Amino acid sequence: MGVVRNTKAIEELTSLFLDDEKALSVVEIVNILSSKMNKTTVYRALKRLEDDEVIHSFMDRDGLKCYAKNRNSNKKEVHPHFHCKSCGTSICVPFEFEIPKYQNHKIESAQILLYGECNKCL
Amino acid sequence: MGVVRNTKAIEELTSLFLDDEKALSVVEIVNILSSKMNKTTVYRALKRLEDDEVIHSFMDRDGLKCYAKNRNSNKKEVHPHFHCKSCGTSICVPFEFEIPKYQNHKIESAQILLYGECNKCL
DNA sequence: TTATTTAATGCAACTTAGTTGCAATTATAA
DNA sequence: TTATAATTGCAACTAAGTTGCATTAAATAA
Repeated sequence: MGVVRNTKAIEELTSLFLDDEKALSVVEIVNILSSKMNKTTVYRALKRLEDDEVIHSFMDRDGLKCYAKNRNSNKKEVHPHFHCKSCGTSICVPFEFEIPKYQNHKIESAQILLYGECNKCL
Repeated sequence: MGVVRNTKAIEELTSLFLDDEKALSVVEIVNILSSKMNKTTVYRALKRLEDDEVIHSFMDRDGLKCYAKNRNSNKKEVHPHFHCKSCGTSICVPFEFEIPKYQNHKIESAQILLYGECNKCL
């Protein structure tokens, strides 16, 4: 069960995810909202928004959880994320990959993380 | 600079990576070797082995660092890792994927993480 | 509108992966 | 064997993320 009540925390958080491409790390989000709410609230509200598939998450190369807005996407497909080693920012890459199959494994989701240097840093 | 001296820690660690497929999380490795060496030594020796490309690492879905043996692979290609949500173990999947290109981004490495249930757990 | 219910929040304390500084140890080359 | 610098152990630390609980505030019923 995700969002049940329309609270100030949910409003503030959804307003951070207007851009289709830009991902935000939890650390960034907690900092941006530090004067407005507690970090525990941030973590819990992000979880609710993810449960409702308003946003999705992935781990960047440093093991830091990042969130970005969901597009209306096929569940059998995934888009990669790009993590810039120079500026540290991550983005959703607008490619669609089909989730591969593997022997008798049940694959429920897949993440593709690209790592390098973004156009701005180059 | 990676491994310079052939120490007991390096020996113990390399002996854990005999299998081509099985990945071990840092937590598992630290536990396995807890009676033989300090966790700081484990972290530092793993880093050296990775620098020397004896092993490679990836983040599992929980943001836990995992290591596995390197095969002789083309640097332009990557293999996915599969993380089982039931037993928590991760493996290297013997598929080769070509690292995609993206606009004017410099992509240096890529990670593909598959998540689901492994053959043993199903 | 007011009362009731329970989801959501704040806070403090906690857990755990991973790091750092430094003194002690040990592999290697001379 | 000795000198050196890489490696290790230890303790203390950092930081992401979690938990329990009392309090607050949405949503619904009265």
